[in-house]
Amino acid sequence: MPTRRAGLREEKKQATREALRAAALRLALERGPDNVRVDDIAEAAGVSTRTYNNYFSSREQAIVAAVTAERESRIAAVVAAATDVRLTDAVVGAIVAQYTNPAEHDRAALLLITTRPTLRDAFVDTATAIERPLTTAIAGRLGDTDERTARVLAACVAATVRVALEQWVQPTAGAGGLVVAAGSLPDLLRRTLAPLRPALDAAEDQRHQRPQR
Amino acid sequence: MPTRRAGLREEKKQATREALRAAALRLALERGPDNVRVDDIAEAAGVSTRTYNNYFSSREQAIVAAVTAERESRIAAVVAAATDVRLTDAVVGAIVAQYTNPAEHDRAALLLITTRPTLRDAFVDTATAIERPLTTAIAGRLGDTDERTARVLAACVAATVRVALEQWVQPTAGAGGLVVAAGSLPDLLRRTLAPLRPALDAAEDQRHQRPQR
DNA sequence: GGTACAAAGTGCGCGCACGCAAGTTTGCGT
DNA sequence: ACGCAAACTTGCGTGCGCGCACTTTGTACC
Repeated sequence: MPTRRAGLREEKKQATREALRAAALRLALERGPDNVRVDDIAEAAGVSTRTYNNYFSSREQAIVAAVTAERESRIAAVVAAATDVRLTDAVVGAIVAQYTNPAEHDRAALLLITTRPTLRDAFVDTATAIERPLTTAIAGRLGDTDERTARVLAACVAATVRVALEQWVQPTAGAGGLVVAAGSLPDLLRRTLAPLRPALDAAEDQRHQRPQR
Repeated sequence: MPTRRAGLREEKKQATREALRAAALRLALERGPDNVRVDDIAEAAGVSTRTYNNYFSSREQAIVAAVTAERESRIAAVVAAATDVRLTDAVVGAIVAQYTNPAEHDRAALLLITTRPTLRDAFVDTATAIERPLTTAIAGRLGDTDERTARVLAACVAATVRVALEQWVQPTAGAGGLVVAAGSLPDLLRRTLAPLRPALDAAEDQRHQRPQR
């Protein structure tokens, strides 16, 4: 039978993952991201190159992960827990909260990421990671009657967050119109997520119309 | 001044692109996708390997492109043209129409794609390609007053289509519940897009409330 | 016609992602 | 305490994506 709960195993895994994250970011900051070979990261973390690739499927991913951390699962947890407010507000609130950096780990890291195009892309792509955990969280609130709806809404939220992040990291010397000053990320997230609210509300209301399947 | 309209140039470009698509698919069908090297595709299309990589950034992309073709831009065109129906219906209709394969180019190709995991992923990812053209189409209908809303909606539509395609290509021996028989893709698309309708409707209605900025 | 410039094609070289088949560690059953 | 199976790591080999510098091809302007 496959081992279900393994303590030390999982612990070690997270340790090396963390070590890799940290090493990647540190080296990238020290020498600039173009002067960091994958071998260096692996070596700094004390594992083989091959093992490194078992954890991250690209160099950028490792660097960005140091800043992203476990943001996704925390968002999902908050959404699942905040049953006292509407689904819409729970989702928006959770996302805004998690992307509001109280004492941003490393402003230098953010600067680095937003500068280099490939890192920007990797950073923006992290938004898609919230899709899976968010699906289960939303499904729980909707009562699992319609798994598909939950998946769709989660995917849309993830896509929207991605749009917001894209806009946030842009230098954007816009063409004709006045370029909106970047402003704070929380505000941007709220405004970007706004068009999605009707869909979330509708899904939640429908759930009440037919509580049991 | 940079040349704006170039005839022969663009023509040749599309020709080689098409040649690469065709070669990729043909070879993949003949020998199985694992026995096709990028060099083979390039050679069959009569260009260098490097040029091949100027058109497609992965082997899978080239193979899948043969079936996907220019689906995205056609969707956008239909959405922009169908001003006599509501935005929601225009979008859903256009997508369903373009994904309804009247005489599917190659059933063998589809079989191949849905079989191999890496090809499945590449196929599913093509859905994201509709985002950009769809953004401009929706923005045109909403009156460009809110570019951001258009981007968000387009991103959500793309994400939702991706979810639908994911579900469609799954063998899905589900765990507990009864496994939904795959059914026809058009139906699946309609049902998957359904939860998104409120958001599209709301955006369109708001446009009427404040025609000018 | 010729000329000057941008855009597409090409060869080279370098890391990098990942499949595979070992070797090593962890944890469970008895 | 012992052994075994699953999980994790590692080295090797291969193909691939792409930056760079250079050549070729199409286009515009004279």
